[in-house]
Amino acid sequence: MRERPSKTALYTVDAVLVTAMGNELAILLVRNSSERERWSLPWRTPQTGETLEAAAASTAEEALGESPTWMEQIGAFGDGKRHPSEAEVSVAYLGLVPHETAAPRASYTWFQIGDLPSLPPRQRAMVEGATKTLQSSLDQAPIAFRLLPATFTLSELQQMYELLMGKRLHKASFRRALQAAWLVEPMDEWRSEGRGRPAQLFRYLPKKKRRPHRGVRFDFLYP
Amino acid sequence: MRERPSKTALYTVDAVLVTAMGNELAILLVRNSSERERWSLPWRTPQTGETLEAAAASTAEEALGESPTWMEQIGAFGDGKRHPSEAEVSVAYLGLVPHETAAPRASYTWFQIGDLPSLPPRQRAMVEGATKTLQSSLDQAPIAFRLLPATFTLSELQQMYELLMGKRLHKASFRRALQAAWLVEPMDEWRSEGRGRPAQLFRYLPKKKRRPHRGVRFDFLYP
DNA sequence: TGACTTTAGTCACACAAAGTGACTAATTCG
DNA sequence: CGAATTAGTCACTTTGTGTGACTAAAGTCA
Repeated sequence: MRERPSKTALYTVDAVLVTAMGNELAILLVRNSSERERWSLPWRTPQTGETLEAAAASTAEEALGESPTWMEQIGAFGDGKRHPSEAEVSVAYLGLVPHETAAPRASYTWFQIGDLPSLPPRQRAMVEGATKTLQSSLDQAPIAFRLLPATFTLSELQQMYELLMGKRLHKASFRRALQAAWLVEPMDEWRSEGRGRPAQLFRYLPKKKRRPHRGVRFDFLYP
Repeated sequence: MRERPSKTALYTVDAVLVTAMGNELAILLVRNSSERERWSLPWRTPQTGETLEAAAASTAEEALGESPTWMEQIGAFGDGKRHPSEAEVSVAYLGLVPHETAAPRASYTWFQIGDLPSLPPRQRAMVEGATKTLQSSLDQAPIAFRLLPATFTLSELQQMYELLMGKRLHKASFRRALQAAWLVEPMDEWRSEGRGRPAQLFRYLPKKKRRPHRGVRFDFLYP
């Protein structure tokens, strides 16, 4: 992967793999094969005929042994910033992985997002792009659900949203909104987590609903 | 632009230039130089050292003689679908242009989005990506304002939102939301449009405001 | 065992935001 | 002049959100 191809490839596909670790998001980095103390995002130069998405999925599988529960293109990054390869352009993909099932292969490690090592400039831009995409997709796509295992308690779901939104949420409001959206289905299972009353388990199972029939929203400040 | 380079370029930059024409969005296409009855999006293969954004801006200027009022990357498109060039990957940019100042050069023409000619498959995907980006950025970025001239009436603004959202809006609600967002500033000018009371002119001038302090929104249906 | 702590889950009320129709204002047309 | 047309505002209703207090079911510890 990291050896230089004989005819220089003009683009790469890079994966920003994200999971929730402790109370923060974490990103998967791979140790540089030549300079062992340096790190970079997992990447590859796609085979001819391979789609971009397939290349990103392969990159993720090579790192984790399994596919992310969610993949989405972040965009193309060029703009002269340096990259481990000599490619002029890199296409970045965001991949989400529940932390429970995320066992990285050797030389891959999760880094909490507040504690990342120095990265090549273009990849640093990709990480920023990934967090931005994450924020803006948060209420358009089931991001939080894809970071959780298949069954979860509503408290876990709320904590995941709190992590992603970076603020505390009120339990009653959260559950009221969740009910209105018809996104989860209760299981006939409960989980007792040490103290306190056991919590019912739920799974993500969106039912058809009428799209909220709102007017305009002006949710931007500047430009 | 459309001649095949000696060493095949591996990627192109394509521009989806959008304006509001009549009661519909329109996209700028260029007549194919070899097959005169076929059309495609404006594109170019970037010079070495040129940033992606700069390449997209040049492409737009070449077509319109001026820069779009808004540019945003849509993403990278590959996936084996055919493109006028032989590039494996194309990076698409969305560009917005107020219709008043949009005078296309020769061999460029606006096509209403419901009435597009057949396009190369990859470019068709870009157009779909552009409309999707447009929808999702609508309440995150001043899309509507960038499709209007610098000064406009509130009715024009509302009509633009109605066009973009594909539904009628109630005047009072629209203005109430607009006021709350502190996005426009009234001018000391009025415009009389034939019949009826003259309308005051406004310009886009966002003032700092507190971000609406909402909780979660679950605005998605399926995955 | 029984009081206390802890977490889950719900309720009800206050308040804010959005939908809506009816109103006033200023102009053109005949 | 009055009718028609477009701009702009108001007040009322309906819906959604923030919030604290409540009940429920478990563990802990004397």
